[in-house]
Amino acid sequence: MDAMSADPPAARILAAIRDVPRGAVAGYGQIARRAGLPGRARMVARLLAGNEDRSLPWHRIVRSDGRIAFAPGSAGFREQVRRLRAEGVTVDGGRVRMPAEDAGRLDAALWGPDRG
DNA sequence: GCGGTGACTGACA
DNA sequence: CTGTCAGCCACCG
Repeated sequence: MDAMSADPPAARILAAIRDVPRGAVAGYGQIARRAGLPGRARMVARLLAGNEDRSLPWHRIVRSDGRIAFAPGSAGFREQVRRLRAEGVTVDGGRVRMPAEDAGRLDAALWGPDRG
């Protein structure tokens, strides 16, 4: 067995996460779907939980409703909010504030106007 | 095989 | 708006 090759699913998920541009955010399910793994949102979460890659923009991944996945007040929570704000993302009440127009436009700009 | 747990999601009250 | 519930997938003891 080769030790230099990673699991295709995980690799696709990580790739999808890296594709999220600075100043933007994406949902767990959105990333999973983009990786060709619909319904695997929890798998994305598990990957991020065990991730050690510093270059990975993990802070750009939020829940489907725009809320931070970490518990409010926790270290991870504060860190994520800090990083997002540093990229110009508006975070209010532990939730990412984003105009619906930009949200839809962003999704289309990144991965195509399909889906609806 | 089984029940519990988690950086989840959608539907419903 | 909030809270509850069922469904979901991957991992662990």
